[in-house]
Amino acid sequence: MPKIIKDVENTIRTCAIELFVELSYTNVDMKMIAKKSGVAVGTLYNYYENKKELYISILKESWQNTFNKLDALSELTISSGEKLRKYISALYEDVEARNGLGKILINTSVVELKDDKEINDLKNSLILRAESLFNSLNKVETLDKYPNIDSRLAESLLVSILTMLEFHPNDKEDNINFLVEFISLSIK
Amino acid sequence: MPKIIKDVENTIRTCAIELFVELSYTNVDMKMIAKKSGVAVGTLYNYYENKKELYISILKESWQNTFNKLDALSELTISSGEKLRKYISALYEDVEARNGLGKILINTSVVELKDDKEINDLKNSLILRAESLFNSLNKVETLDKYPNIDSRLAESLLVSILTMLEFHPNDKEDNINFLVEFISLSIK
Amino acid sequence: MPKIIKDVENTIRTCAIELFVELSYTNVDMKMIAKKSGVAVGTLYNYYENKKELYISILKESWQNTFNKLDALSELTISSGEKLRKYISALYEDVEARNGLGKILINTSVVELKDDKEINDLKNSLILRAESLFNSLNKVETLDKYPNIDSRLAESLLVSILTMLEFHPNDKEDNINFLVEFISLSIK
Amino acid sequence: MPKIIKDVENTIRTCAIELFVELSYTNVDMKMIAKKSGVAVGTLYNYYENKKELYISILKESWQNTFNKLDALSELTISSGEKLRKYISALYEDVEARNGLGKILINTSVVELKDDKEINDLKNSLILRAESLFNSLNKVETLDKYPNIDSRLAESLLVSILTMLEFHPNDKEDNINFLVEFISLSIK
DNA sequence: TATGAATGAGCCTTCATTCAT
DNA sequence: AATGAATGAAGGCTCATTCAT
Repeated sequence: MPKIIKDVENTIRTCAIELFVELSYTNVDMKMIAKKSGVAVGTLYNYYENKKELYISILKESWQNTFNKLDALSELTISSGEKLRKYISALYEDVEARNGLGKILINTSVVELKDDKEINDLKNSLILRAESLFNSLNKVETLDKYPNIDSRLAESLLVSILTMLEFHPNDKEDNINFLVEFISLSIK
Repeated sequence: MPKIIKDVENTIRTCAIELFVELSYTNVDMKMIAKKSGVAVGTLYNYYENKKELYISILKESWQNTFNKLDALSELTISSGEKLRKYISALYEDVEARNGLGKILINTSVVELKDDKEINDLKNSLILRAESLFNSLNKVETLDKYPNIDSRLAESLLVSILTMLEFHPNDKEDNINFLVEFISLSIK
Repeated sequence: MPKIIKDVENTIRTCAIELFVELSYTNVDMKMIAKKSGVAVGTLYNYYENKKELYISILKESWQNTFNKLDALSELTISSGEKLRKYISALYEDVEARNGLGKILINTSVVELKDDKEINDLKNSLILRAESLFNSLNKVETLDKYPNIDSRLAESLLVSILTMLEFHPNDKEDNINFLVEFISLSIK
Repeated sequence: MPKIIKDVENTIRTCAIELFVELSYTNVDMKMIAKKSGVAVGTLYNYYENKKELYISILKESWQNTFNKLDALSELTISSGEKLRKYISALYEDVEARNGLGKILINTSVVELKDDKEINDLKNSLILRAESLFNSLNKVETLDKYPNIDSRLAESLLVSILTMLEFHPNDKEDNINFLVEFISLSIK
């Protein structure tokens, strides 16, 4: 007795995100996703080849949203200080909303996912964006001499965002302000 | 059939570390550890109550080593700049040597470990140490007004170390130099 | 690879009963039940949470059948002598049919099951029924003065049934006759 | 560094009995016995071939004690009523003292032990003794016509003793009195 | 296309027994 | 004779995936 489900795929994605965010990849099983989505386990496999595919697909979409926002910000012609703040805020809020999904960036402890090309592409995409932000800014001299300085700053910024969220989850404003000021120190 | 094995516990620990570093907690199983150690599975359980105990025991010892080094550095009466550099270098090298084991700090997605008291104590110990370093330094004014500024700087430093290692694993010198200069920007 | 199997649950129950009867709880393992049932181990866990659940479920159903028969007998308006005989016969036959499953009554040396509420409820249910039979009969004076006389008689009857089955498994008629006469001695 | 232990074997036996009585065969492991006895596991195997041997050896000795008492009672020239009472009391008390060890009689759910010759010999020895008691007594006519009447009475008596102990562990006096009167009903 | 029962390899853990010391 | 670490088969249970309906 197949249920008539509107937008099955959408439902699945929404439910899966919630579960992955809350419990992380390893601790979510297909039965959970099926149950929460109101579909049968088999149905999940009509839409995705396997658990990994489902996860990556969600991950990609989720980050793509963020990428779009960041790209829009890049276009803006505003002061570098303001751009930095907007960038950090946007990132912070998106990572906050997707919680665990963001951690993939700095930690892929799941062997199955560790060497996955798509996930690494995602990582690189994100870093590249942050990098190009720094690229458009003038770094202070003490830093500017180091190779890959933009990457390094980009990477540090990203993990610091994650960390502020992890350790001070309820101090959004302070977190963002701190990050802005902290990172600004490296900008001329 | 019982073999007599020299230094079993040490062998087990060494092999287990290597595996946990390479594959993380979830992806290592007791059979693997036994095989790599050249002992029977049951033998592991002569030394550790269960997998979690073994893991935590290794983790603790590993970090304790680092803590001892950092504590020794704290005692030194040297300039703040130099202390910062020594601190960062020491941390960098230890984390590098233990690779993945350090990630526990910013990511414990393994449900079994997430709420473990001993692991959280470890986290806090590390952060506290980095924090007290910053506590003894004068922060620039733009940062000093934020609450928990020492924690925030400590946390950012720690994850940045991990990140440099992750993304530029072969540029140790540059990584350390960058980290020192970058963090120094926040110090008066 | 999934087979579609008719009446899986029934098959499982039937096979499990046979095994539990023959080998008792401890000596039956899930693999055995699966094999005998012609299903995979995982399938057992689709029907029962764990081994204990499966066992108790079977035990309950098995005894419930007996309880129903005994309750029907209770309603009958026949002479006490006849009622006693019918009661004993019914019990004897049911216990005979389920063999070892009956032993739970007087022996639960399996730590896992010893303090299980459901099993104790079952025990009490059975004893209560036998007790209420004796309650409706007049005991000889020499016995009537002892406290809990109905319980004691009920318990003795029940274990004697088990014992006749254990030691004289092929003498059903004699066993029942003996039990009836033996117990009748306590009735006025 | 072998410890000097006096009467090692005795210590082992005493400790093992206590454990078997409390926890039953399956739930006692060799390590427990060794620990409680203050010897190494290997030492147990110097005295007994394996767990089963140890168990049976203890069981035999324990019952032999009882057998001796019963045999002594048999020699007594006292009234049948008194003999019955003494017999029941002696059995009751010994079974009470050895608790679980007595259950072997009516239930051997451990596959390993079920078909063991020595255990069955023990069973038969006990029943034979009780049987010969009844043999020397005159049964009431209603029972006397059944085959194996002495065995049946003996078996019923034995399990009733166990059952009284199981269900009314704190009513020793009532239990014995009830058993005496109950069994006496079958005696002319 | 949706269903969900069936699958079974794989994981953690236990424990009777062995044997080098 | 005593030791106790080492052994490894075995058991309970999980979960990604399959496929008959």
